[in-house]
Amino acid sequence: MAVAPSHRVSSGERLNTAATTGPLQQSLRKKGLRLTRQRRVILQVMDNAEQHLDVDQILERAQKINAAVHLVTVYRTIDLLKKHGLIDELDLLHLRGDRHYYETHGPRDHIHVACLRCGKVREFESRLYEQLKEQIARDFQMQVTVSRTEVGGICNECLAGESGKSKASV
Amino acid sequence: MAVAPSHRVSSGERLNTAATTGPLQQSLRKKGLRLTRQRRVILQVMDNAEQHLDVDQILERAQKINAAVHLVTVYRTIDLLKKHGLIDELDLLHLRGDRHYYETHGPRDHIHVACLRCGKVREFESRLYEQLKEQIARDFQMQVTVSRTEVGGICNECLAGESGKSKASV
DNA sequence: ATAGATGCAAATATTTTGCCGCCAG
DNA sequence: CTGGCGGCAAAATATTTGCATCTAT
Repeated sequence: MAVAPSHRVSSGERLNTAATTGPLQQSLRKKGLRLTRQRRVILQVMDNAEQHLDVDQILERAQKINAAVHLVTVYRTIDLLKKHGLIDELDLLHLRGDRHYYETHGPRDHIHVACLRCGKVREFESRLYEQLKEQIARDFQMQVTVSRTEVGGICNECLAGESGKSKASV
Repeated sequence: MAVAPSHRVSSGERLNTAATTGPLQQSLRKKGLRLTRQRRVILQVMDNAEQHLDVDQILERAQKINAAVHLVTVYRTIDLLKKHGLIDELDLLHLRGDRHYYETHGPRDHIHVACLRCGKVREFESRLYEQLKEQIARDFQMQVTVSRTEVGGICNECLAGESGKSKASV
């Protein structure tokens, strides 16, 4: 079943203070990493994001909270979070250029399912996926620490829309 | 004298002619696409590749067959093949920069399993993976036309190598 | 003959780095 | 106080595009 990105609460009006709470901030603190003003803002953005964001979107949202956040800092913070396994990086099959997308690493991995026509991206969780990763871990005797699965096709709305079949070029 | 890329077809002196056979060439011909000298060379490289190649590797191998192949043409041909679903594009979790890797699209999808430490990449096929894609197709009522699964961890050799446990960053 | 392909240079897009002043701990 | 962090500009990497020329069909 398709899982909606339900989680990730958007806290009310904390637009200028960058709350000191939030899962990501707590994780950073626990790891003894420095919590600067900019990082707090970026973490807040990530925590509140209802879906994957690209670097420019992160920057844009961060600057709405505090204009003194620089693109380079977004990159560096993203890197930090990636290194510590706190966020996941996606390509979404390069639907729109070669940029990357980021989202907080939740408790369960999910698959991203993208429509190659309209670009809509949905998330999908499955026990099969967990089993698959276990199988890989067993067969290769390796700890699987990151995994990314992206699937593309033409979604049912788009299929309906084109009724009279035409050559569906990518 | 350019040394042929070892493996498979080592047809003696065909270094300048680029054989007219090969699955990819036949596919292009069947689709009515123009088969230029450069395309033939690039298709030959892809057909003979024993593993995924990045754009520079494709160029390098192509130029050994026929020096008159330009990087831009590699990009354009790759694009063409991608559009027609004849090759797959990988990121390999961005182990080394943000470049892309390409391989001919075989009959069965496979998963790429990469060691984040040593960079070795292995392939993995599984019925579970096929089932997973079927599940997605069913649940979302969509035709899945492309899929990419990349998994990372520390391989057993690397784990053995570091015996005295250290903090495995990244 | 002619639509489409290639080469070359230059433009884009995306991400990283060097250096220095600044701030969190 | 001090070492890591952020800002800025510039570099590096990766890919795309405009245009004139060439070529496969």
